[in-house]
Amino acid sequence: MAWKRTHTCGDLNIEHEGEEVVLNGWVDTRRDLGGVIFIDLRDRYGITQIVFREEDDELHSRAEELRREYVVGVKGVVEARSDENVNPDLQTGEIDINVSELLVYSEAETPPFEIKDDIGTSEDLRMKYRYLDLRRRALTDNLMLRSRSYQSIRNYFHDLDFAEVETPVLMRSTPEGARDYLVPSRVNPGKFFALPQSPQTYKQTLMASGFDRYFQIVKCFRDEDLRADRQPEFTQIDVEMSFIDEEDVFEMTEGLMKQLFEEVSDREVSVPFDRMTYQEALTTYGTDKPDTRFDLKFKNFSDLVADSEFRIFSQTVEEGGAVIGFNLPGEGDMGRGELDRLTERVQEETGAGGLIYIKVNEDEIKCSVGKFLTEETIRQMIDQAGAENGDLVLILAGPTPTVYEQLGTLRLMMGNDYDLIDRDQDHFLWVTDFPLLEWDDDAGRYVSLHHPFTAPQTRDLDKLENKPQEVLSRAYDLVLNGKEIGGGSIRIHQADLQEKMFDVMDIDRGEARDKFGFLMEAFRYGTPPHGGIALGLDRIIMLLAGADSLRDVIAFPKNKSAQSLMDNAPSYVEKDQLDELHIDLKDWVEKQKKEELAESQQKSNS
RNA sequence: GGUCCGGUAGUUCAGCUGGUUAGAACGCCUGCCUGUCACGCAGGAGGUCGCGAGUUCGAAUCUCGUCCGGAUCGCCA
Repeated sequence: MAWKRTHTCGDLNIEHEGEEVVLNGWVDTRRDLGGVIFIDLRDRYGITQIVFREEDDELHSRAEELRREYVVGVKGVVEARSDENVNPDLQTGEIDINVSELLVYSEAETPPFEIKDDIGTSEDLRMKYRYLDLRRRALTDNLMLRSRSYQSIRNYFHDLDFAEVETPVLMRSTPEGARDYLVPSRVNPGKFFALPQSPQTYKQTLMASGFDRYFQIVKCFRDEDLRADRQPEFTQIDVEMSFIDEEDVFEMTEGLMKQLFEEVSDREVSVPFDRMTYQEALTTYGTDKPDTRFDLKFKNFSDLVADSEFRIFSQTVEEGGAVIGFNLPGEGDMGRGELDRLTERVQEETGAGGLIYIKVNEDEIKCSVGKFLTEETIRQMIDQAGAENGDLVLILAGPTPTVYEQLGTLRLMMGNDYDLIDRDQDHFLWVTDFPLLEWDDDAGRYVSLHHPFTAPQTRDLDKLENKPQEVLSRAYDLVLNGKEIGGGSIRIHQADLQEKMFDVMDIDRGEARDKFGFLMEAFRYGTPPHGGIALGLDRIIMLLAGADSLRDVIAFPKNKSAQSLMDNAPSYVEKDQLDELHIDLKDWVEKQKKEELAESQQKSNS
C-alpha cells in the first residue's frame, strides 16, 4: 500500500517550510556521514534531499540499509537549509525533508550502469535496460518535452479548425518508395497488409470526402537501413488542406513551428522562413538541405578555367562538369601537412579525385596547381571567390551534380572543424522547385523524386511528355539547421493528369489502376485542389531537445539492426502461428531458427 | 551488401615492438565519520582479455576464421 504523496520531488521550496509532507521516489545518491544520512530522492519531476538524523535510532539504522534505486516513501517536515548549505544547482536546494517515517516499497539490485547523465555506456546496454536508461534526467526531460509538444501541436490545429482523423495502420502495399513492412492476413491466405510509409493516399481521399483541413500525429514505417537520424518506425505530423496553394501550406507550417518552439522551449522563431530553390541549394551549398547557419557559399570557376592549361580543369568543363569552390576565411596559413591530410580526407569521405587550393597571403599567393595556371587566372579565381589576404580557397573539379555534393560535404566538414556554425540560431528554410522526376538507371524509367501524386508546375505541363526531366514540381521541403524536417507538395487532383503521370513514369495503366485505383476513382467524383505536408516529429523533438540521436527522444527505439534489445523483437514465432498464416520458411531460415533456439535453450539450462 | 574502427572487471578505458601475479577511474561490499550534495577517509571483493584455431618455450598482445557492436557509403518516393 503506497502512501499518498503530498508533493513531487521537484515541488518543494522555502515557501513550504514547516509543512508535514509525504514524498515518493527513487533513491538517487546517498551520502552517509555517520550521524546523519543525506539521500537525494528522485522522481521525474526533480530531486529533493531527505535527511535522517541519529536521534531516532531505529529509523536511522533502517536508513543505513537504503541503496541506490530503492523505491521509498517518506513522511517528514520541510526544513529550511542554513545559508551555507543551500544548493543553488537544485530546484529544491533551499530545503531538506527531516524524515520521521520511512517506507521501503521496493529494493533494487545494483543497476548495470549508473543512473546519471554523462555516462559513456554503450547504447546496446542502455537499450537492453531501457527502463533504467529512461530514469536518467536527460531522457526523462526529452520525453517530457515530447509530451508537451503533442499538446502544443494539437492545440494549434484544433484552434485552426483542423479535423484530427486516424487512418489505418493496416493498408495495402504500394509500389514506389521505401520497402514496406508486411503483415500476413490469416483470413486471406497469401495476401499481405503493409504498414504505412505515410498515410498519403488516405489523407488525399479525405480531401475528396470534404475534410478540407486534416491533421494527424501518426506512426509511419519504412523497412530500410537505419541511421542515427532514421528509425524504422517514426512519427509524422501529417497535414492536408483543400482549396489552397503553396503559400497556405507555408503559412500554416510557419505558424505551427513558431507556436511549438516558443511554447515548449525558449527558442524564438521568426517568420516567414527563408526560401531557396532546389537549383540554388544544390549549386550554392551542394545539398537539398543546406545548413544556412554559416556561409562558405560555392563559387563557380568553370568559365574562368575552361581554356586553362590544367587538363583536369579544361577537360572537366569540356565534359560538362564544373570547377567550383569556396573561400575559407582566415585559414590561408594552413600548412602543407594539414592540407595533405585534408586532401586525403576529402578523397576518402567524398570520393572526389583531389583537392585544389589557393592560399591567399599578403607576401605570397600559393596555388597547389599554380604551375599550370596563369597568374591572371589565379587572380581572377581569388576575386571570384571573394577571398582576401589570409584566406584559403578550396576547389573541386568533377562531373555535375556529383561535384556539388562533394563540395557540400567538404563545406560541412569545414563548418564543423572551424566552428563556423552559430549553434544558438535556428535557421528554417523552405526549399522549393524540385525536379518532378529523376531517371532511375536500375529501373530504366523515370521515378518520382517526391511521390507520384505531386503536381507538376503549371508552366511545365507541356514539357511533361517530351522533356520530363526538365519539369519542376510543386513540392517543397522544410529544412532546419541543415536537417530535413518535413516535406510536402500540392497534389494532382485530376484523374487524367494523374494517369498521364503514370504514363511518363512507365507505370502501365493496369498496374496503376490496380494499386491506386481507389484514389484515381475518387478524383472522378469531385475532388478539390489540395496539398499538404508531413513533418518529422522525432527529428523536430531531437532538434528542440538538442539531442544527437533520434533514439534519445523515442521511448523505446530500435537499434541499428532494427531490433528492440529490451524485449528481443523481432523474434521467431511458433510453427502453429506460421501455419495459420499459410507461411513456410525457406530451408536455410528454418535451419538457422533451429540452431538459434537450441543455443538459447542451452544457455537457459546452464 | 561494401569500407573503416572496435570487443580487456558491473561501467568507461589503459595495457607499446609477445615475457613475473592483467591495471586505473567510477560503481559495488565492509568499517569510521553530525551538514553532505561527484561527501571524505581506511580496507576489500570483482576478469574464460568476445569465441575458435594457428605461430611460439611463452599470446590480452602476432596471423587466420567467426560472432557481436559502432561509423560511413549503398538504400531511405
